[in-house]
Amino acid sequence: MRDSSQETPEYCAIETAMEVLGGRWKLAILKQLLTGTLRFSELKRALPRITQRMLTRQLRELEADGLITRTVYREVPPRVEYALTEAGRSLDAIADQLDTWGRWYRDTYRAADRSAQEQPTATAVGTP
Amino acid sequence: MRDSSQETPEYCAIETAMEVLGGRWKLAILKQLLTGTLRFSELKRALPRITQRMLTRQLRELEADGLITRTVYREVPPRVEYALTEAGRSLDAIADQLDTWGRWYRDTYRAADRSAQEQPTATAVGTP
DNA sequence: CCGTATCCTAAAGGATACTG
DNA sequence: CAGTATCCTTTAGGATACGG
Repeated sequence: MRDSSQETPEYCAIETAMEVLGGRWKLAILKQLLTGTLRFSELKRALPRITQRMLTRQLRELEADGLITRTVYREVPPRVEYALTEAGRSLDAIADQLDTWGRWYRDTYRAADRSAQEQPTATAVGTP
Repeated sequence: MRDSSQETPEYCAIETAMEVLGGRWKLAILKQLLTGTLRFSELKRALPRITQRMLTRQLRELEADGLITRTVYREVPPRVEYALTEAGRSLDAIADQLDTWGRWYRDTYRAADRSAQEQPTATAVGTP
């Protein structure tokens, strides 16, 4: 028999993580909520480029995945507040590091475009 | 994805990061390469569910984004080796934490399905 | 061995208008 | 305020076949 060190069930859990966190906005939304509870309009303002429809959808998915809670206050005008669950908060460090890395990457490879990369010119910026 | 047209200044750099790292396979590939240089067929074997076409494409994008290098040895049969650049290696910690988180998430919310979540039932598992 | 070339489906994402 | 409802375009992702 073979040594079981190569048994696939031990899949790269990153795939799982990306299934939940993938998409353009999920982590950006979570990052906003790390600062505390926010209502829909506040999130919308914090992420100006997201459309209302996408914000709604991503919030619902995050809720379904157990990363955020949604609380509706039946007032006039209506108020809906979003907050992180424990699972959502557990992404704190990761979101922070991704943010840092993204900033570093953007500064280093300023042409985030898929066509302007002949020479690194200088990796002398130092990696995070 | 991959817009970068509207460079709003103090933006959530996570969006940038996700433009580069998003997609189902990018981080999984990077994680494999963290163990060292690998050739195409080795990567394919390490990620059985990826198709040849997708592997090729993702590798090319990672290369274009400056995260990996591609070295062709013109032999018979051909040999192509992939390795991380400094920028790619700088994702070490993040990839590791995402993997850990993904495993934890999968164990906790075993129904990774988007329909079996009424109540957290118990957040008593403890977060990473 | 390491890819391209086609062709295709499904999902992500978006613009705009309307509503309780 | 916080959404739905439509309709539409763009990517992601994949099956399969062929090529240097």
